[in-house]
Amino acid sequence: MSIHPNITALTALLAEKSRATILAALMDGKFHTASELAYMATIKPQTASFHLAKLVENNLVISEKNGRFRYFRLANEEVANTLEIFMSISPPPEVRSLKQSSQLKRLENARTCYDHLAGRLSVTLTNIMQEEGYIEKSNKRFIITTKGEHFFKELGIDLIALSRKRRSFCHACLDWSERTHHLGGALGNGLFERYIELGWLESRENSREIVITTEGKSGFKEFFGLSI
Amino acid sequence: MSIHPNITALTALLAEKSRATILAALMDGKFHTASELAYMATIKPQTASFHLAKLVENNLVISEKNGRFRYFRLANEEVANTLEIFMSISPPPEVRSLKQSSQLKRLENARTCYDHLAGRLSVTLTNIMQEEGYIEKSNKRFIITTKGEHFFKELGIDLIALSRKRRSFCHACLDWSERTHHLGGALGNGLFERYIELGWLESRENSREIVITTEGKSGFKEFFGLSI
DNA sequence: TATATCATACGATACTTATCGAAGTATGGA
DNA sequence: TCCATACTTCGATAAGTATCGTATGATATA
Repeated sequence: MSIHPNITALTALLAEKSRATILAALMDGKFHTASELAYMATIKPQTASFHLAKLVENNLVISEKNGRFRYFRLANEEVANTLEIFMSISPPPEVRSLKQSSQLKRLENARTCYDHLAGRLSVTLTNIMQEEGYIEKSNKRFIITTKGEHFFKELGIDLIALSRKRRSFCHACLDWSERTHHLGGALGNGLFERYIELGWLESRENSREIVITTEGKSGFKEFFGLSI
Repeated sequence: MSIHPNITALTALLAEKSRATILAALMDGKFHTASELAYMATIKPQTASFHLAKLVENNLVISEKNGRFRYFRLANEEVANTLEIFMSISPPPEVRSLKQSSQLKRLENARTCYDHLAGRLSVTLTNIMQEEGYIEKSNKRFIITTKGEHFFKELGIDLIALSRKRRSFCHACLDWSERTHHLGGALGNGLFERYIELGWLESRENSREIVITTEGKSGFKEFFGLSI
């Protein structure tokens, strides 16, 4: 019997349709209630509770009690990244309806990955920031240049406050639909929340889909030179 | 129900201990017989046959009949890379014995990944080749410089013959133990076979372990300036 | 205080599947 | 021709587990 990393522990958790659906729903990095996740996976609350207990036990998910509700969230950004990697090497989903097809296109266009932006928009913005010399890629991280510090200040981002957060500051996050990297970490999160604050982007309820507003179109044009 | 890539299809295949062991054994890229794989996974031949049929059906493994033997191999290099990625994000194996511990160290030191070299030695050699300017990393591939062409020629590698092969020439392959990239593809395979041919490395039967010979030590010293 | 809602615990059930014995097929050698 | 070997197919079995009905505990609202 040969030695190999314990690959079955993690894969067994993902090999079940209901659990995979729950985890996919949690990929937005937000808290969700058990019944909400049960509805999404089209199973009864008891079954969802059963699965969630397993996910918590294996440190993929954490829970927080609030009154009679219990909120579930992915344990950390690393879990989200791991799941994105799994998705990037899995075969693409079967598209059954026209509705699904357009939904998938919008997902590829712009979506959340844990707590920051992902998809084509995120990759494009990351590329522009590299080309403009605001950030530089180094191994699996991005480094902010002096030029970049000005840029983010102008955009209304408080880099010092972000750097105080207890997490990787701006690592390169693998994008499963675009098969390349986008900006993650605290800066990725800060940028995303700023876009929302500015009204450039709007997130939809119970979906990772992100919509670019009219203000967003002119905003991205002005700051990034991006025509959408 | 939300849309997400079909993650369960692949993970379900890896979630089973016997199949995971079989796949790990096939990671050397060589052909193995069904009974050999059954022995490695400590299951009866019928059970191995059952699992191998599933793996072939899902295009992870291909088989070739030769007389009364049937040989199994990983379908292609992409499968091997995918498995390495899964291993890199899985928790490390439980070490039960001293024997296992030293075996694991040797595996981390030097092993085969499909049909080329992996582990610390491979990563070190790849780094040296980059530092010496023989190859340059570009996205997920390496590019051979003019200086590099000379080097590989001197080493006895026929680059033209290798480039004719129907596979990626020299892509960056993720190394699960070193958490960085090493040289894969046709060139990675060509280098590995040349090391064997020169007697620098020896591969062990039924294991991915690779042993560096005395000739190898002086060879790597002479050509790469590497002291082992 | 009574009631509705949310979540979990327990037990029963049905389904999946890994495993192996027995039998069958194909091949090579004596 | 007979037998040994390598592998597969089939059927039975046992183990694991996803699911849900019912019941219970906790909490908010009326």
